[in-house]
Amino acid sequence: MPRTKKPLPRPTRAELAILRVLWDRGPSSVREVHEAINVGRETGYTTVLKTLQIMTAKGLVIRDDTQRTHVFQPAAQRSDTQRQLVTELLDRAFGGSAGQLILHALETRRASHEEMAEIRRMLDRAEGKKP
Amino acid sequence: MPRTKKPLPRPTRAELAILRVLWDRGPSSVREVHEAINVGRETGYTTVLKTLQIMTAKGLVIRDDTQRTHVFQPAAQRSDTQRQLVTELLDRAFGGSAGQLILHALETRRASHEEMAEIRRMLDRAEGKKP
DNA sequence: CAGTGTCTACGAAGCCGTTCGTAATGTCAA
DNA sequence: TTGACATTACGAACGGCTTCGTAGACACTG
Repeated sequence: MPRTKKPLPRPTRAELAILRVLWDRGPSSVREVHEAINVGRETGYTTVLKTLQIMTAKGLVIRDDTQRTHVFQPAAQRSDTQRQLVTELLDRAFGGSAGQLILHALETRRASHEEMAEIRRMLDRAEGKKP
Repeated sequence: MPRTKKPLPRPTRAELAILRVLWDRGPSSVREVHEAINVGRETGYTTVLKTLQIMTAKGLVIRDDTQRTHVFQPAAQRSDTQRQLVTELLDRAFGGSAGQLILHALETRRASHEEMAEIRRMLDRAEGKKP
């Protein structure tokens, strides 16, 4: 047994912002993350560094420190983290019912045509199969 | 001008739990909220009281203190708060695109038939109108 | 009135997240 | 080697959230 399943903690706001950079850019140094984040934000370099150190301790990111400049990458896939966050919001604010959440999301923002088609397919699968 | 628009702050975890009780039960005393929350939880009476006092200061709830036992009610509708939370999650984790969030929600939880029908209607409205 | 119970008010502690200043370490060029 | 620069490590401060203990105000009963 090389590894017991340990669920990753829910990333905080600042941590999620960093994860999004890593998901978009791929493995990155502190400097690269810092520059990517400071488009519109205003955060110090050591703040990003410190947060990445904390995230490493939490297991949210994986650090390659074989070179002097460490390189970080996400420990979880974007979609898994998204699922985690959706599940949490569902429980905390929607009593676990997905329908209301989806309606609000559709109301608020537009989805792409491909996404809408995909949503219809999922609705068909969930509803149409056994009427 | 009796009142300038001041957007309510996003409720925290404990605050949201209390709001859900108030939305479900209607105007309630501290004791009623406390009893409703302590199904499965274990929170002290004064903890609930203190949180409600803070929520009053924030404007999240409205307090009727004409009687000795104060009565609290939500300042915002459930649906407005839900929309606020969905919007926030959309921006923080989904780059503002509703489609991915909806797909995750559909994957994770089942929606009711009425809700699914409503979702289809919204998809029709959003997609069919301008092909 | 005295006692008992309920309620609100207040302060403080503990934890977590965020931020940053400073120190220590490593790198490279002149 | 020395100096300049980049990078990591560490500690501390600050604020927000959550929790609760204690005190004070009020009400009712006998």
